[in-house]
Amino acid sequence: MNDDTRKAEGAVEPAPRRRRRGPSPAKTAQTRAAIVDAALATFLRDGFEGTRMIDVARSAGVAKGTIYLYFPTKEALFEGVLTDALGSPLGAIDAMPEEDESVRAFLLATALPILRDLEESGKADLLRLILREGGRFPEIAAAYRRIVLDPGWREVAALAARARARGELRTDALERLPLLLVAPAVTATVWNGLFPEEPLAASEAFERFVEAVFVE
Amino acid sequence: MNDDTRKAEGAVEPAPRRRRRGPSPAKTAQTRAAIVDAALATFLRDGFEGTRMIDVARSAGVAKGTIYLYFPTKEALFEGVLTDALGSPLGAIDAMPEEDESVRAFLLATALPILRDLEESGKADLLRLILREGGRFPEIAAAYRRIVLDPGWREVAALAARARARGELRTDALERLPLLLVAPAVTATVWNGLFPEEPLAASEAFERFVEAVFVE
Amino acid sequence: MNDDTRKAEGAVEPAPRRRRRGPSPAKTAQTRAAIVDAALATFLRDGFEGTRMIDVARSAGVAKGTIYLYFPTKEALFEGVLTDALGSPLGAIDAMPEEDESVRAFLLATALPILRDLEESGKADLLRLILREGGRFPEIAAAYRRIVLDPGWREVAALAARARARGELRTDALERLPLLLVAPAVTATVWNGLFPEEPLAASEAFERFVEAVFVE
Amino acid sequence: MNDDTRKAEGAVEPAPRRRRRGPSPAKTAQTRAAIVDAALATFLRDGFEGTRMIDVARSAGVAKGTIYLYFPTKEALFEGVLTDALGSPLGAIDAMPEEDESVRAFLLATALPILRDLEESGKADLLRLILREGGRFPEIAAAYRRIVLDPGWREVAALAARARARGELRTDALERLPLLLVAPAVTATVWNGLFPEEPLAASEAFERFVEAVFVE
DNA sequence: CATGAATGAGCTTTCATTCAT
DNA sequence: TATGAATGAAAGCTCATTCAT
Repeated sequence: MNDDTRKAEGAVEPAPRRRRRGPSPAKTAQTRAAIVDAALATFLRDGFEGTRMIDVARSAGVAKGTIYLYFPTKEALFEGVLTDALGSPLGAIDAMPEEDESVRAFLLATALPILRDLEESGKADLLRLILREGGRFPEIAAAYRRIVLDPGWREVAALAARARARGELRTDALERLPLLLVAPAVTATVWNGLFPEEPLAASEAFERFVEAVFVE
Repeated sequence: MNDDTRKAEGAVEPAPRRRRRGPSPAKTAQTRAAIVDAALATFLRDGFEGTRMIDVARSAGVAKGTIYLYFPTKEALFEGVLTDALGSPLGAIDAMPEEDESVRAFLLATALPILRDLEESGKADLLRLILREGGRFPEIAAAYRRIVLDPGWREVAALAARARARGELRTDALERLPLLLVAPAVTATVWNGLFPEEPLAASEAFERFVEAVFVE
Repeated sequence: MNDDTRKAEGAVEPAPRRRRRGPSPAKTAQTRAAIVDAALATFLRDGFEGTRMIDVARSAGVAKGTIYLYFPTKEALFEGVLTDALGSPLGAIDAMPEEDESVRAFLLATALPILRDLEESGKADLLRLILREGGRFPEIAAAYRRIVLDPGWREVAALAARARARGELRTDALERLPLLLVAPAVTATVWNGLFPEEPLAASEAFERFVEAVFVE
Repeated sequence: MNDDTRKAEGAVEPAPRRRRRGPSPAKTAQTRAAIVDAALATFLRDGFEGTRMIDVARSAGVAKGTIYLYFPTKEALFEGVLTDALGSPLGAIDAMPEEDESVRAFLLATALPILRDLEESGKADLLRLILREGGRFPEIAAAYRRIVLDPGWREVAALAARARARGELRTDALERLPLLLVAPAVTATVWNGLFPEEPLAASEAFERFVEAVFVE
């Protein structure tokens, strides 16, 4: 609805294209970054409804009105910040197993470190926020799907096909429903949102699942 | 879906213990039930923040103030109503397989019908609501766990042990992490909250999972 | 946009149709009246933009939110209050001259008292407010026209025809453009809005105009 | 419509009194003129409250802050611009009728073209704006009176005296209340502000009025 | 018990004005 | 002189909660 990237490209002052009066682009990018950071943290902590613009402003060290110079509404702030935060396909499983490596071993070697870091890295919070508010923000749900889920599905499907060809899998379940592979980690993450006192390691859930499904 | 007769003990006026002035206990129970039903439906549809007391009141056919005679705050209404609505362990898997029945066959026979009915019955909405708001309402999360999850876990663990003994399972994953069994259905339900345009059948996710994990 | 007359009909408690709980209709009508009165006075004094809801509330002795129980927006309040305030055709010139009375004498006898009272009665303020804001509130302009202007036009046209028949007027100007008859008083009222220090009597402007146009 | 060269004295750089650094006086005058023009158009279109400084700035092609180098506040901008825009006495009736010309003929010949052009020329908008906001800006009302009204009054009074001497007028109404002569056109202009769908020609109102009052 | 008018803190958003550059 | 990012005091409106009837 607004171009939130007005002049943030390059954020680190690549070389001012034209001389201007007034505040430098670097200053602007800094402000924008402060707002985005503060907003992300606040939304992650308090959810959409629970977040008040004044909190974001204070946390970013700017005045209330300043936020509206970068995002026209609270909704736009939410969508802009979250869409930005999506980043890369769940941690970039863009590799493929070696020729003679079992898919099972590859999965454990590749995915476990990412999943172990899930809560620490804040990605778990992001996931939970999207699950909570995604229904009311189709744009965000769609972006999440486009950026994170769909690439992940393709990856999983390819691995699953390879695994079945190698005799590691007995059914085509994972090929037809790649979501199954992430279900354990997702569910563990959801669990952690409900019962933070007794956290469940997403990595462990994933590991047990792989062990149960993939023949060694 | 919920028993609204908590304190009416029989709901149809079994025998007024003492004569009183004013509305009969039955009338009271009726009013309470109307509020609880209306509140549940509204919370399920609009979420906690999205629900306004006046909507509940109108939908229940009572005045705003009346709600406060039964629940002191909106939070209390939410907790009371949701806790009531929890009902039974995910659909009552209180049976056990026949002596010679495979656990796999039993699971499919028992759970699939329930899962097929998940969206229709409204249980999917309930699950999503609890996942969304559970973090801010520990009471509800705890009740859900006590009433639905923990019994389910025990059930699953027992079945898993039996399955492993029968050679249907190769690992003890499900015994140690019973959550794995419901992860596919939970994740599918979460998915349906995000992408209602392209719904995923929880039953199918469960079925594929069982086929992939349980040796026939 | 809302029915602002929800239960104000009868404002003086004609006989409560049905017994109700809660506040009496009389109380309600009283509150509504207080709001309407306060709003009218404030709008008259400060104009639409210059009026703050909190001022109306304080002046009416109610809380801010109370106004919104009766009018959904500031616009609706303005329109509702002003439309209500319009009342009758500029003071009800619903009589006609005696058979042998000159139109000129009739006009002076009938209209002058009303015009002399124009500033005192507050009608001048109302006129000025409508002239100021009418452009942005077509509803109000239209209502003013329907209730005040058009009836007045018809009256004037009839009188002008009679006057011309009697030889009091030399042209059909007033019949074709009845607005001409009120132009002096309107312009004087506008003047008074601009230069309150040197007020001009609308009645005098009218009188001079009649003397100049009507042959004795 | 306004002379934007108030302090540029010649606008095209007549001879810089002293050498200065930075922009030339001509540049300054140009900037000022752009602001004044943009502000006038915007005020005319949106009224005082409806006009935002950013709109004026954008329309003038300058930055918001630049306006404040020329006018300390929005009020000052309004007053400055409007006072500038007043220009000349209602269109310059600075002539007098020929010796043997009737005042009536002179008025129609002189004023009608101006009045026919009233809406097109934007003078009608200016009049309406001053009528609307004049109450809150005494300076503007006073300036309008000084520049436009009072000269007009004197003119009208002189013409009216001449007309009465020639037997064209039967009363001294116009001499004592020159405002009467403009009342039809003013009222028609006000009408056009309220009911733009059914415009009334100020020229026609004036013409009818003259015909009705001036003996041929 | 039930009502619903009344309350007012709290929220988002706007925009005239300032000032570092 | 000129810029435009930043400010923050309002302002309109909402809605959980209260309480006189």
